[in-house]
Order: sequence, then C-alpha cells, then structure tokens
Amino acid sequence: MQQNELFGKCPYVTSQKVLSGKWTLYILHLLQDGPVRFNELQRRMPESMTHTTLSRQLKTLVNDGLVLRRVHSEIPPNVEYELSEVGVKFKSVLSALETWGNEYIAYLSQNEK
Amino acid sequence: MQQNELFGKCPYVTSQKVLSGKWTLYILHLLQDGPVRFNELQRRMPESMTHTTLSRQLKTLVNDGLVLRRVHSEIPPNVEYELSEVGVKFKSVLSALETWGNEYIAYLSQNEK
DNA sequence: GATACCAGTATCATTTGCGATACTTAGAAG
DNA sequence: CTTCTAAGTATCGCAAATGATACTGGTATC
Repeated sequence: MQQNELFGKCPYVTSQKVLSGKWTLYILHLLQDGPVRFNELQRRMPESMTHTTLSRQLKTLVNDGLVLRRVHSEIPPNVEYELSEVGVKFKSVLSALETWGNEYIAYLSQNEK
Repeated sequence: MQQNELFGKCPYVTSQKVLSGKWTLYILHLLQDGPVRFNELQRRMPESMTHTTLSRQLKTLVNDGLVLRRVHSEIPPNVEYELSEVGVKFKSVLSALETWGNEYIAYLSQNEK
C-alpha cells in the first residue's frame, strides 16, 4: 500500500508523506490553540483554498491520526477539529518551522533587492 | 508567479512550499553532515528514486537557496552539494522532525495491531 | 415557500509531480 | 575505436493532487 519502502521506518520519509498536503502545515497551525469548526477553519484559511480541498485534507489528517473529528449532534451540524495526542506532539515541529520560516522569509527579501 | 498569496509572508505557507518535493527532507538530512557528490547522494537515497528526480529536486533546492552546488572543474565532473547558510539553519527543523517522526512511527506500530 | 445555515460529498477538468528511458560531454583506460 | 566515468538534460506518459461547480439534509427564519 505504501509507495516508499522507508515509510514507517525512516522519520524523514514518514514525516514527508504525512506533510505532503498542500495546506497541511497551515491547517495544523490553526488547530494549535484548540478545537475549530469546519466553516470557521475555512474562513481562516487563505481564500485560494476551497472547502472541497479543506474537507479532503482534514480527512487525510484524521486518517493519519494527527487530528480528531468531534461531531456534536445538532442542527445545523456542529463538527470540531482538534489535534490528537500525536498531533499535539507535532507542535514542537511547528514551532521550529515557524522560526525557520521567518528566517527564510528574511533571507528571501534580502535577495530580491 | 507564486500561486499562494501568503508565500513570503506566512512562515507555514512558505515552508510548506519549499518542502513540497517528495524527497526534500531526506535529501536535506543527507546533506546535514557536509558536502556530498551527486552520485554518492543517489547511492544513499532509497532505490525507488531515480537520478532524474534527484537532479530536479536538487535544482529546486539550489534555486530556493537551501543548498549550494559547488563545481570542481575536472573530468570526469566533480560536483558537491551542501547546505547553504539558511539551509544550515534548517537543521533545527530536521532535528524536531526526526524526534516527532519517530514518535509518530511508534504511534503507527501501536495502532496496527 | 424561498432562503440561509453548517458540514459536508460527487463529479469532472486541469495541473503538477514523478518515474522511465534515451541521450550528452570530455577525457582516460583497455 | 570501444568502453567507462560523473553529472547531468530532454522528452514522454502516467498518476495523484488540486480546483471548480453542483448537489445534499434538516431546521429556522424571512
């Protein structure tokens, strides 16, 4: 089922696969501070992402075990997404990425002049 | 030119884009300890990756400024790849990813039983 | 009785990424 | 004069990921 023989063995290959969705990091970062509902999540995402794609990426993240989907049976529906246990552990990666990302952005703006 | 309005502004969106290549993390991890030549790099990669793809991903990384390409004018050619300054800073992300990746692998093997 | 809300799914079209294969350059070795 | 080396590029085709659009269900509100 896995296309790469190192998936589940090498931490880099495994992480790469899990993070391969175009919006994965942004979604995880929005979930860092607690549960968020579907439509609220979409509102906080860049406009260029449609709810179709958000739905698919969330499904993948839930499937991969990083995110929990909590359904409150109400009408209109109320569904909350939040980080799972292993998802919460991912926060340290997000933190390192935020730091580096900002350094990299600084590097980019230096070099565009 | 950029498909996402937050590229160059949001650290997560920017990182996501840079890390989107299928083998990016693995390549960067192989370059962590100093310069490596092209063919040597290929030998250390999983066999399922061809040199065509390696070439493309390296080009992207060089283009994005994470990797330096050093040509020694010899025959046969001798080309070394190594982390740039901003690439070296990425090591802290690699370190966090390695830790989390291993935790995630442990989580996966718990749940397969 | 039409419209809005929330949280989606179904389907199609397009784009992008990746893998496979063939080809290149320039010299050295057999 | 054929083969080997290192480090690639060019081209093609397939598969996967994404985007666009339309549709759903049940209630409440205008």
